[in-house]
Amino acid sequence: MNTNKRATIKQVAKAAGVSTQTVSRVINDRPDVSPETRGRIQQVIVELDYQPSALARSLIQQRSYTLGIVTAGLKFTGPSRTLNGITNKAEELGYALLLEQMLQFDTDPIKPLLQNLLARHVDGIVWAVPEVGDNRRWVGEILNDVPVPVVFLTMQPRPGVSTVAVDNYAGGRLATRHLLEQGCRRIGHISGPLDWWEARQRKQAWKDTLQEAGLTATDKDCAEGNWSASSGEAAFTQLLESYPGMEAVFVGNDQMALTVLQVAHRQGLRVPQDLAVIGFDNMAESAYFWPALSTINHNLYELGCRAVQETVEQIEAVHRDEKLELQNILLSPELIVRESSNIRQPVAG
Amino acid sequence: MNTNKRATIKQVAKAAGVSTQTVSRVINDRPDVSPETRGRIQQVIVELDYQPSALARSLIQQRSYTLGIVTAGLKFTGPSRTLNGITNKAEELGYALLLEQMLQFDTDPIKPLLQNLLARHVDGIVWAVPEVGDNRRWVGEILNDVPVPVVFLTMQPRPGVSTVAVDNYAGGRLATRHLLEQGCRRIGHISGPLDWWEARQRKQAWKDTLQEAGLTATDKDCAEGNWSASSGEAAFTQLLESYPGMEAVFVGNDQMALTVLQVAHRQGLRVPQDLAVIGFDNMAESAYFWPALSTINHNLYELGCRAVQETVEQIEAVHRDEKLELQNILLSPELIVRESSNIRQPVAG
DNA sequence: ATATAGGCTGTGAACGATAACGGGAACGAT
DNA sequence: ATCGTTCCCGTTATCGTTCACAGCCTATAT
Repeated sequence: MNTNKRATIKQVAKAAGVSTQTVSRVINDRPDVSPETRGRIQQVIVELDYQPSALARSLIQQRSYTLGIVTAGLKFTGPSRTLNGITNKAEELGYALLLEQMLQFDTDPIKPLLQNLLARHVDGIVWAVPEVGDNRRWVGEILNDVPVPVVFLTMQPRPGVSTVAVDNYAGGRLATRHLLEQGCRRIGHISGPLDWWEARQRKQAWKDTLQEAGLTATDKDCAEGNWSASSGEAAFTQLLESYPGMEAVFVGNDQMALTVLQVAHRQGLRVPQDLAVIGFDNMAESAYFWPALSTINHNLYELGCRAVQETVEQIEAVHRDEKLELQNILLSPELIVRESSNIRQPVAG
Repeated sequence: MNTNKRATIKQVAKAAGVSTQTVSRVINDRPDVSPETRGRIQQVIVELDYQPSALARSLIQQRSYTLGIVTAGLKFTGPSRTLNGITNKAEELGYALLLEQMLQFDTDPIKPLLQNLLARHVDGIVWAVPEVGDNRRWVGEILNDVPVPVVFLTMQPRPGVSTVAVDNYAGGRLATRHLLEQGCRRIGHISGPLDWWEARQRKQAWKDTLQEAGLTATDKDCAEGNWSASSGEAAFTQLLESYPGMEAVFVGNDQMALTVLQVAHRQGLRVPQDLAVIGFDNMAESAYFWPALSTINHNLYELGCRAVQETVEQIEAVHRDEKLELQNILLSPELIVRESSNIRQPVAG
């Protein structure tokens, strides 16, 4: 570590024998500087290893080229896949990221988080926290006071708010219809925690799809987990009792599905012959479960990219004094068939 | 969104009929303000919803209360567990985080990353990128020019540099000794990519432990994967051929171990009776593999916490003009025995 | 010779805050 | 009456940069 401070524009100006304004013109690639002067200044810049201060720039230009990211549940695989997309897209567009994490999904106070970001003059905010309970209550109240664009991830589309989300309902339909096409009729469901919007969407899709097929789907054919592998055990055990003769189960995520596979194996149920299983999320390992897990793939990386892109577009619209067009973007998930649900035909490849 | 800009200290001063200095004294809880004046100003602050600009403060105080975090491989489970610890500890200590991601572990240029962070006046940097290939070459060259403390994660301890890492060598010994204690003698290893420092440490521990027990461990008893579940298949298949009679295998991480379990199952090998398996990392799902996977647990969350703590301590030492004490911190991993390696006695609980 | 334009450079203010200092009023002590 | 304190508040400079404007010099047009 070198405790010498970094060079400033003044030092460069002095060393080159010009005013700071001229140096500023050079580092911003503006005209009105003679070639000789420009060359001399560039040389001094290299010698002093000068780098303009983004802080001072932000202050005078009223623009920081920084986005605030609010995330939650980084220990889960989903949020970090999203964050991965966010960081890459932000770097591509030349924005830096200020990262904050909510410890609780639904009870953490919102104001201090927002004020922290605004105090640092972020140009826009990506709210990458899933909708849980009434943790969107503040949107109506506080959002009007926020002076920069905010884009919400994984939230039920609302008018007047910009959202980007995976179409969980469509994913739930894909999964359920696939099980129907495999010839299953008695199809159970293990949901995520039902105060999560995503969990409700997946469950509703399961219910609707079965009813459209003339089948019933009652709450006794469904159990609730909390997304974790460990919670899958209790949920599945309960479901085995409350839904005798169950031929297939659509599990709310791959972690819980992993546990279902393990418990089924212990109980002597063959997958997929005795019980077809499909998960949701397509986590990296699910192709190597035993048997390989069918699942619904959604592109969380792209989710992050789209969110950043949308935020930056809004920022630039504001700077051009245009009116904002708030969109509700829905990304389509896709079905991935592997062994755990493949009763009829062999998997290609 | 409200396009009105945020209130400034000047507006507060004007509305309260005082100078900006007096307002500054109030928001910084300093004495030398009469109770009446203080009250009046506080009221105005609430009315205007005033919040001091952290940007302007950083500029004048030459201190931003912001850390730069450089991460890599967010799509893997390890880095995000670490990041989780980093965000929580930073929030606790009152620091904001500027996040950057390296796309490649070993080839991305370092300078622009650093300059980006320094241009934004971070007070310190946490380099949360694993040591791969010669991606630490720059430490000797560039580090001397960096004007703020840098703490490196997951790096081979070096004098003159601050590091925090998990003791992978100790973990590898724990795993190998455990297999020996289970009565296994012919113990193979599937390593991570050997340009990773962590992979080399784990492999070396396996080798040393076997040799101390009077056994041999040659390169033919070992195969190399790339950490991913899919890479485990080729590595394990190769190892089955090159190491006939193998009784146990220590796999470099849980993802690859998952694949080993699957392939063993397909080949009719019973785990642990025919082949004992132990992984490394203790990912959240490994307790629900079939059979439940023995593994080495390390606390990446704490790794992140310690790194932030160390960085902040160094920052404060610099501000007190003290000399820096650079430490090399090693965290001890622990053995977790589950079914996949448990030949002799039943698991407790 | 004068006006006009264009190329190049510098000056002062501003962004939003704090540091350092100065100074008036009120008070008791000498 | 003078001095020194203490309390309270304001003025000026500063952090590192850019913006708006002014000014000088040279070259070309009238």
